[in-house]
Amino acid sequence: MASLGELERAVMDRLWSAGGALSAADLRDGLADRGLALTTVHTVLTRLEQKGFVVHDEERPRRFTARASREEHAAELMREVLGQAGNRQAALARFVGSVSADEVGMLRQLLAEHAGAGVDEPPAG
Amino acid sequence: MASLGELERAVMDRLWSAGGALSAADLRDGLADRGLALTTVHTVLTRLEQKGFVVHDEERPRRFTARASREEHAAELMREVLGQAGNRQAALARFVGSVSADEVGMLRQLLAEHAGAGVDEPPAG
DNA sequence: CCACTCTTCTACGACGCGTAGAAAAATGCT
DNA sequence: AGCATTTTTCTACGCGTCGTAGAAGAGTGG
Repeated sequence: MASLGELERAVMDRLWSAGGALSAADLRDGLADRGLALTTVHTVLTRLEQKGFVVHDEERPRRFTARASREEHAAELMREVLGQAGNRQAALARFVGSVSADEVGMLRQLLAEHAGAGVDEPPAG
Repeated sequence: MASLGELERAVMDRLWSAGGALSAADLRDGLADRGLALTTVHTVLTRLEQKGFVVHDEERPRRFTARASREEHAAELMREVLGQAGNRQAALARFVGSVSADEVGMLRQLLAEHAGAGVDEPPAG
């Protein structure tokens, strides 16, 4: 997955926070502290769209939306990183062993709720 | 955390697979298909060291080692990504909901084993 | 048709990365 | 010690990406 530059990230943050479609002008105003030209925002949006992080509304063509929520995006990245780890079990072990107790609790709860396929099966070789 | 370029990644892969310290010449030979000059490998190693992914042996100064194992590295990245997600619980939920059944099984087992342990990390290899 | 807005095209400077030559420093052989 | 070989450092170039934006084309309201 392509990664994000500084401004690209800032734009994505705005789009994620907005929770809906935004126009380039909206973005420029939201990022007013940067004093960006409208075309700059457009360029960034176009690049973001090429990279697949943003889609523009079919109905209202001047509106852009994040393709995935901030959390979906994070989950995708986490999966991608895990996929690159040679030994996924070892990587997950390191991960579980290093996140906060808080997050371990969240994981426990999520796994309990997740009960579906192979609930209490030990992982097959 | 800085990200890795194509060759940087290949070098890290070699270092991870080697499981021990390698010299620049070793790396060049291992990557012989690329036909790299020794200095190229050195430059990459130096940049990798600046980024903190590689350390060179104090005793034998021509030997380089990956600072963290492939799996530790993956776990670090996963933590970093999780940290950037606004709502960690939602991000973890997406993650758990999207990994394979295999991996869910691994997580269950790891969390079970993790039960007694506090927030201590396992000793790094 | 005009003024204004939105979009597309093009470009430039900075920086990262792949790449490596030149030179300096270390090592080793005789 | 002196010379050859290896190792390390310094410097640099070309290309792609990213932040940045002007110019121009296209659409819209009056």
